[in-house]
Amino acid sequence: MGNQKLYKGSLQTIILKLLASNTKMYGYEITQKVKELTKGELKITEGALYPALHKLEADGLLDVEVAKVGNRLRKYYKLTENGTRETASKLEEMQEFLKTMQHLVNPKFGLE
Amino acid sequence: MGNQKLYKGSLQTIILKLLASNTKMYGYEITQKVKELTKGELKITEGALYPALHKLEADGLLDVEVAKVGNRLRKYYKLTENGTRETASKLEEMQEFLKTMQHLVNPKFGLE
DNA sequence: CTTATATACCTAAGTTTTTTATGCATTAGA
DNA sequence: TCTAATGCATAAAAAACTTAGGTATATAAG
Repeated sequence: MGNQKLYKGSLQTIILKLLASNTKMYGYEITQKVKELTKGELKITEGALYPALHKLEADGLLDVEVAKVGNRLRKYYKLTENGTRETASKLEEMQEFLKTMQHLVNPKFGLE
Repeated sequence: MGNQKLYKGSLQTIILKLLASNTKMYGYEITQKVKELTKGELKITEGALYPALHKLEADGLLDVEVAKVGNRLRKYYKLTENGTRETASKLEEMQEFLKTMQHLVNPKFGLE
Protein backbone atom coordinates (compact mmCIF):
# COMPACT_ATOMS: atom_id res chain seq x y z
CA MET A 1 0.00 0.00 0.00
CA GLY A 2 1.66 3.18 -1.20
CA ASN A 3 1.17 6.74 -0.11
CA GLN A 4 -2.47 7.10 0.89
CA LYS A 5 -1.88 10.85 1.01
CA LEU A 6 -1.92 11.02 -2.76
CA TYR A 7 -5.50 9.76 -2.86
CA LYS A 8 -6.70 12.81 -0.98
CA GLY A 9 -9.27 14.60 -3.04
CA SER A 10 -10.11 11.69 -5.31
CA LEU A 11 -12.57 9.81 -3.10
CA GLN A 12 -15.69 11.45 -4.53
CA THR A 13 -14.60 10.73 -8.06
CA ILE A 14 -13.87 7.10 -7.22
CA ILE A 15 -17.29 6.60 -5.65
CA LEU A 16 -19.07 8.25 -8.56
CA LYS A 17 -17.14 6.22 -11.12
CA LEU A 18 -18.03 2.96 -9.35
CA LEU A 19 -21.69 3.92 -9.32
CA ALA A 20 -21.52 4.79 -12.98
CA SER A 21 -20.29 1.28 -13.72
CA ASN A 22 -22.39 -0.67 -11.27
CA THR A 23 -25.81 1.00 -11.16
CA LYS A 24 -26.19 0.59 -7.42
CA MET A 25 -23.89 -0.22 -4.55
CA TYR A 26 -23.86 -0.03 -0.77
CA GLY A 27 -21.11 1.40 1.39
CA TYR A 28 -19.39 -1.73 2.54
CA GLU A 29 -19.51 -3.09 -0.98
CA ILE A 30 -17.68 -0.01 -2.22
CA THR A 31 -14.84 -0.48 0.25
CA GLN A 32 -14.44 -4.11 -0.80
CA LYS A 33 -14.67 -3.35 -4.50
CA VAL A 34 -11.99 -0.69 -4.30
CA LYS A 35 -9.72 -2.97 -2.31
CA GLU A 36 -10.20 -5.68 -4.90
CA LEU A 37 -9.81 -3.45 -7.95
CA THR A 38 -6.64 -1.86 -6.62
CA LYS A 39 -5.22 -5.13 -5.33
CA GLY A 40 -5.03 -3.68 -1.85
CA GLU A 41 -3.25 -0.51 -2.98
CA LEU A 42 -6.12 1.63 -1.77
CA LYS A 43 -8.22 0.95 1.28
CA ILE A 44 -11.11 3.31 1.75
CA THR A 45 -11.77 3.76 5.44
CA GLU A 46 -15.32 3.88 6.67
CA GLY A 47 -14.62 7.14 8.46
CA ALA A 48 -13.97 8.68 5.07
CA LEU A 49 -16.54 6.79 3.05
CA TYR A 50 -19.76 7.36 4.95
CA PRO A 51 -19.39 11.12 5.33
CA ALA A 52 -18.52 11.26 1.62
CA LEU A 53 -21.65 9.31 0.67
CA HIS A 54 -23.79 11.53 2.86
CA LYS A 55 -22.33 14.62 1.26
CA LEU A 56 -22.90 13.34 -2.26
CA GLU A 57 -26.46 12.57 -1.30
CA ALA A 58 -26.97 15.99 0.28
CA ASP A 59 -25.59 17.55 -2.90
CA GLY A 60 -28.20 15.70 -4.92
CA LEU A 61 -25.77 13.48 -6.80
CA LEU A 62 -26.88 10.24 -5.19
CA ASP A 63 -30.17 8.66 -4.24
CA VAL A 64 -30.51 6.17 -1.41
CA GLU A 65 -32.65 3.10 -1.17
CA VAL A 66 -32.67 1.14 2.06
CA ALA A 67 -32.91 -2.63 1.77
CA LYS A 68 -33.19 -5.28 4.39
CA VAL A 69 -31.11 -8.37 3.79
CA GLY A 70 -31.84 -11.00 6.38
CA ASN A 71 -31.94 -8.97 9.54
CA ARG A 72 -29.38 -6.43 8.54
CA LEU A 73 -29.77 -3.24 6.58
CA ARG A 74 -28.04 -1.99 3.56
CA LYS A 75 -28.16 1.42 1.99
CA TYR A 76 -27.95 1.22 -1.75
CA TYR A 77 -26.73 4.31 -3.49
CA LYS A 78 -27.19 5.18 -7.12
CA LEU A 79 -26.55 8.18 -9.33
CA THR A 80 -29.21 10.79 -9.86
CA GLU A 81 -29.43 12.50 -13.24
CA ASN A 82 -27.37 15.31 -11.87
CA GLY A 83 -24.99 12.75 -10.43
CA THR A 84 -24.47 11.25 -13.86
CA ARG A 85 -23.60 14.63 -15.28
CA GLU A 86 -21.26 15.43 -12.43
CA THR A 87 -19.56 12.07 -12.79
CA ALA A 88 -18.73 12.73 -16.42
CA SER A 89 -17.35 16.11 -15.48
CA LYS A 90 -15.30 14.78 -12.58
CA LEU A 91 -13.90 11.98 -14.70
CA GLU A 92 -12.72 14.48 -17.27
CA GLU A 93 -11.04 16.52 -14.57
CA MET A 94 -9.43 13.36 -13.26
CA GLN A 95 -8.07 12.44 -16.68
CA GLU A 96 -6.68 15.93 -17.08
CA PHE A 97 -5.10 15.73 -13.64
CA LEU A 98 -3.53 12.34 -14.34
CA LYS A 99 -2.14 13.55 -17.63
CA THR A 100 -0.67 16.63 -16.04
CA MET A 101 0.87 14.73 -13.14
CA GLN A 102 2.25 12.06 -15.44
CA HIS A 103 3.89 14.79 -17.41
CA LEU A 104 5.26 16.55 -14.32
CA VAL A 105 6.86 13.50 -12.75
CA ASN A 106 8.05 11.86 -15.95
CA PRO A 107 11.69 10.97 -15.34
CA LYS A 108 12.73 12.30 -18.73
CA PHE A 109 11.18 15.61 -17.92
CA GLY A 110 13.43 18.59 -17.36
CA LEU A 111 16.37 16.95 -19.07
CA GLU A 112 15.52 18.23 -22.52
CA MET B 1 -7.62 25.11 -14.59
CA GLY B 2 -9.26 21.86 -13.48
CA ASN B 3 -9.99 20.58 -10.04
CA GLN B 4 -7.25 21.86 -7.76
CA LYS B 5 -8.59 19.53 -5.08
CA LEU B 6 -7.05 16.55 -6.86
CA TYR B 7 -3.57 18.00 -6.44
CA LYS B 8 -3.84 17.83 -2.67
CA GLY B 9 -1.12 15.61 -1.34
CA SER B 10 1.15 15.88 -4.36
CA LEU B 11 2.82 19.23 -3.68
CA GLN B 12 5.85 17.78 -1.88
CA THR B 13 6.47 15.31 -4.66
CA ILE B 14 6.22 18.04 -7.28
CA ILE B 15 8.71 20.25 -5.48
CA LEU B 16 11.15 17.40 -4.98
CA LYS B 17 10.88 16.33 -8.59
CA LEU B 18 11.61 19.86 -9.81
CA LEU B 19 14.66 20.05 -7.58
CA ALA B 20 15.82 16.69 -8.85
CA SER B 21 15.74 18.05 -12.39
CA ASN B 22 17.02 21.56 -11.78
CA THR B 23 19.69 21.34 -9.06
CA LYS B 24 18.59 24.51 -7.30
CA MET B 25 15.51 26.70 -7.41
CA TYR B 26 13.91 29.43 -5.38
CA GLY B 27 10.30 29.63 -4.30
CA TYR B 28 8.92 32.07 -6.79
CA GLU B 29 10.76 30.27 -9.56
CA ILE B 30 9.00 27.05 -8.59
CA THR B 31 5.55 28.62 -8.84
CA GLN B 32 6.36 29.97 -12.29
CA LYS B 33 7.93 26.76 -13.51
CA VAL B 34 4.92 24.70 -12.46
CA LYS B 35 2.55 27.14 -14.11
CA GLU B 36 4.60 26.96 -17.30
CA LEU B 37 5.04 23.18 -17.31
CA THR B 38 1.36 22.55 -16.71
CA LYS B 39 0.23 25.28 -19.11
CA GLY B 40 -1.66 26.96 -16.30
CA GLU B 41 -3.42 23.77 -15.20
CA LEU B 42 -1.78 23.97 -11.80
CA LYS B 43 -1.04 27.15 -9.93
CA ILE B 44 0.85 26.64 -6.71
CA THR B 45 -0.17 29.29 -4.23
CA GLU B 46 2.46 30.89 -2.06
CA GLY B 47 0.43 30.06 1.02
CA ALA B 48 0.94 26.40 0.20
CA LEU B 49 4.44 26.59 -1.22
CA TYR B 50 6.40 28.35 1.49
CA PRO B 51 5.16 26.21 4.38
CA ALA B 52 5.90 23.14 2.26
CA LEU B 53 9.45 24.29 1.56
CA HIS B 54 10.00 25.01 5.23
CA LYS B 55 8.74 21.58 6.16
CA LEU B 56 10.96 19.82 3.64
CA GLU B 57 13.89 21.78 4.99
CA ALA B 58 12.99 20.95 8.59
CA ASP B 59 12.76 17.29 7.59
CA GLY B 60 16.27 17.44 6.23
CA LEU B 61 15.33 16.90 2.61
CA LEU B 62 16.32 20.36 1.42
CA ASP B 63 19.20 22.75 2.04
CA VAL B 64 18.84 26.51 1.71
CA GLU B 65 21.24 29.06 0.38
CA VAL B 66 20.34 32.72 0.53
CA ALA B 67 21.42 34.88 -2.37
CA LYS B 68 21.14 38.59 -2.98
CA VAL B 69 20.14 39.58 -6.46
CA GLY B 70 20.29 43.30 -6.86
CA ASN B 71 18.66 44.51 -3.69
CA ARG B 72 16.26 41.61 -3.32
CA LEU B 73 16.80 38.26 -1.71
CA ARG B 74 16.24 34.80 -2.96
CA LYS B 75 16.32 31.53 -1.11
CA TYR B 76 17.68 28.80 -3.25
CA TYR B 77 16.69 25.29 -2.27
CA LYS B 78 18.42 22.08 -3.28
CA LEU B 79 18.13 18.43 -2.38
CA THR B 80 20.20 16.96 0.42
CA GLU B 81 21.43 13.37 0.07
CA ASN B 82 18.45 12.24 2.07
CA GLY B 83 16.27 14.42 -0.09
CA THR B 84 17.51 12.65 -3.19
CA ARG B 85 16.63 9.28 -1.70
CA GLU B 86 13.22 10.47 -0.60
CA THR B 87 12.55 11.93 -4.03
CA ALA B 88 13.16 8.59 -5.70
CA SER B 89 10.84 6.92 -3.22
CA LYS B 90 8.11 9.50 -3.60
CA LEU B 91 8.30 9.34 -7.37
CA GLU B 92 7.80 5.60 -7.25
CA GLU B 93 4.76 6.03 -5.05
CA MET B 94 3.45 8.65 -7.43
CA GLN B 95 3.83 6.34 -10.41
CA GLU B 96 2.04 3.60 -8.54
CA PHE B 97 -0.73 6.00 -7.60
CA LEU B 98 -1.13 7.25 -11.15
CA LYS B 99 -1.27 3.72 -12.48
CA THR B 100 -3.88 2.70 -9.93
CA MET B 101 -6.05 5.77 -10.53
CA GLN B 102 -5.77 5.41 -14.28
CA HIS B 103 -7.01 1.88 -13.90
CA LEU B 104 -9.83 2.88 -11.54
CA VAL B 105 -11.27 5.62 -13.71
CA ASN B 106 -10.70 3.96 -17.05
CA PRO B 107 -14.03 4.21 -18.89
CA LYS B 108 -13.84 0.60 -20.02
CA PHE B 109 -13.44 -0.48 -16.45
CA GLY B 110 -16.29 -2.33 -14.77
CA LEU B 111 -17.92 -3.25 -18.05
CA GLU B 112 -16.03 -6.49 -18.47
C1' DC C 1 6.15 60.86 -11.54
C1' DT C 2 3.06 57.82 -10.15
C1' DT C 3 0.67 53.80 -10.50
C1' DA C 4 0.10 49.00 -11.78
C1' DT C 5 2.36 44.70 -12.39
C1' DA C 6 5.90 41.52 -11.57
C1' DT C 7 9.21 39.78 -8.48
C1' DA C 8 10.21 37.80 -3.83
C1' DC C 9 9.58 36.59 0.72
C1' DC C 10 6.26 35.46 4.68
C1' DT C 11 2.28 34.09 8.15
C1' DA C 12 -2.33 33.20 10.16
C1' DA C 13 -7.19 32.04 10.19
C1' DG C 14 -10.41 29.18 8.27
C1' DT C 15 -11.98 25.21 5.30
C1' DT C 16 -11.97 20.76 3.55
C1' DT C 17 -10.89 16.14 3.70
C1' DT C 18 -9.08 12.50 5.76
C1' DT C 19 -7.32 9.44 9.76
C1' DT C 20 -8.01 7.45 14.02
C1' DA C 21 -10.83 5.82 17.35
C1' DT C 22 -14.90 4.55 18.71
C1' DG C 23 -19.80 2.57 18.97
C1' DC C 24 -23.67 -0.64 17.84
C1' DA C 25 -25.65 -4.80 15.79
C1' DT C 26 -25.98 -9.16 12.81
C1' DT C 27 -24.04 -13.34 10.71
C1' DA C 28 -20.79 -17.00 9.62
C1' DG C 29 -17.17 -19.96 10.80
C1' DA C 30 -13.69 -22.31 13.78
C1' DT D 1 -18.42 -19.38 22.10
C1' DC D 2 -15.42 -16.38 20.51
C1' DT D 3 -13.52 -14.17 16.47
C1' DA D 4 -13.82 -12.27 12.05
C1' DA D 5 -16.63 -10.46 8.68
C1' DT D 6 -20.55 -7.70 7.47
C1' DG D 7 -22.88 -3.25 7.81
C1' DC D 8 -24.06 1.15 9.48
C1' DA D 9 -22.48 5.46 11.92
C1' DT D 10 -20.13 9.63 14.32
C1' DA D 11 -16.68 12.67 16.56
C1' DA D 12 -12.10 14.42 17.69
C1' DA D 13 -7.84 15.29 15.72
C1' DA D 14 -4.50 15.83 12.10
C1' DA D 15 -3.08 17.19 7.54
C1' DA D 16 -2.96 20.00 3.66
C1' DC D 17 -4.64 23.46 1.58
C1' DT D 18 -7.12 28.26 0.34
C1' DT D 19 -7.86 32.78 1.28
C1' DA D 20 -6.42 36.88 2.78
C1' DG D 21 -3.57 39.48 4.33
C1' DG D 22 1.54 41.76 5.10
C1' DT D 23 6.34 43.74 3.58
C1' DA D 24 9.52 45.31 0.08
C1' DT D 25 12.05 46.02 -4.50
C1' DA D 26 12.03 46.53 -9.62
C1' DT D 27 10.13 47.78 -13.85
C1' DA D 28 7.02 49.17 -17.45
C1' DA D 29 3.27 52.20 -18.90
C1' DG D 30 0.71 56.19 -18.92
